[in-house]
Amino acid sequence: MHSVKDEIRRIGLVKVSEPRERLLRTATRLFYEEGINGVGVDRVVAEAGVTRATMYRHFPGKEALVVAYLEHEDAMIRDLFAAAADQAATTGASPSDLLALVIDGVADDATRLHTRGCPFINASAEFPDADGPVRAVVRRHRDWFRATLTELASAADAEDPAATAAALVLLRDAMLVGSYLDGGDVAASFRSTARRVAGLASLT
Amino acid sequence: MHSVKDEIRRIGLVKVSEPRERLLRTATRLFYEEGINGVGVDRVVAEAGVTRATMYRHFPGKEALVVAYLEHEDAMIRDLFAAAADQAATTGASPSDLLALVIDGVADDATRLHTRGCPFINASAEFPDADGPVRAVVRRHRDWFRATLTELASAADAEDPAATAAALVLLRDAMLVGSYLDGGDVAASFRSTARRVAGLASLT
DNA sequence: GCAAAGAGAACGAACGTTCTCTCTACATTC
DNA sequence: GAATGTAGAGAGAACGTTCGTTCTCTTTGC
Repeated sequence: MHSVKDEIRRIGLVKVSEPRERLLRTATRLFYEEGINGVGVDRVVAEAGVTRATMYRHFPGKEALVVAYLEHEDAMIRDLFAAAADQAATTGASPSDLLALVIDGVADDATRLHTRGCPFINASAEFPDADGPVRAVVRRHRDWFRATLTELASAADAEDPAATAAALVLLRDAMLVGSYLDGGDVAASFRSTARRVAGLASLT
Repeated sequence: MHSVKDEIRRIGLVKVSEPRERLLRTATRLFYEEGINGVGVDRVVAEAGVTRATMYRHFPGKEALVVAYLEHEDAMIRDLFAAAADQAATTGASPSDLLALVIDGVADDATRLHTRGCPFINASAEFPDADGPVRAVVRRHRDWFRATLTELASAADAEDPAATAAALVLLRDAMLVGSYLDGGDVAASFRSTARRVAGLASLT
């Protein structure tokens, strides 16, 4: 006998989301848009269409859900970098072109997806314990981000790869914060400034 | 008959703080260091040595206390600017010198007092309602900050005062975030970069 | 048959807020 | 100068709500 889910799957309309998926997606949306401490577990499970028991079956507690949320954000940015690298590889782009691609991707991400600041900066405002698991994810993310940019800058023959990466991290932080609190098209000035500090042609 | 407070006052050891003062000072410390939503009213009144009733006599509610906290932060930065202006006036410093003084003051403030990020950025992470009173304070502060820097840059004969001010705001945001999350001496690079974008001599 | 999910009650704790009661400080009045 | 009135602060109980978490029970899917 076929279930409703089977039927949906068979028709191929939509893939039925597993509870964990829905939980993570809902938590990502709510935590980012309304702050972590401002959103209770009840809200998350209700909007995810899941019961509390199911949530605690997948996550030991709320903090684990927060960590999963941040790791999901981290994975998305890594995907962005990977996509840029793929595109550069297939089109035979130079390391400088790849750096430009990454800069464009980051700017695009900020204007389309992350209009309420940086998830990691925001989470750090709510989690003062520097030794806690949440801040550990933030640290890992930022370390990876900086290290990756250093590699890219190095491959693109930047004069001082570490300094270039530091400047790009700085610019991205400021762009995310600025576009959230001040509005306006900060992404455009980010792109031009980032290209300049990266030693790229500032055409566009 | 003399009370304990009278005695303390008479001896002149310490000036007894008014409850409102203690509340605001305690709230400022706790909200900044542990996040706003993470600190309950009980914590604030307990550490301020004040009863709940007294708090609600001075503030309509917690949100009013948050607003007062941010306005206090705002006032401190304005004082910093005023002090720099006074110093410049008494020493007959040029507008460029004043701009340099302000940059130094901001850098010094970030290294000594604000090592846990920007109070306004952090508060905005916890208060998603852009139309609420908290975000209104943030907006006022940032508008004033930008406008004042524009004036200073204009007086210092910067090429593009508005762009210079925007760059300085950006740099300050990034310094505060960076020193909190990444550690290290971000203030030094802030000073040199800020002086450069402000068109000042970059000799330390 | 068994693991996973739904449904919902229940827990103690903490939240923001309001209340009553007492005491002290200080200005007004006799 | 002593008595009195009043506003402000201390002490603490209590409100209803929400928090994060755990529980039992039933239903579903493979």
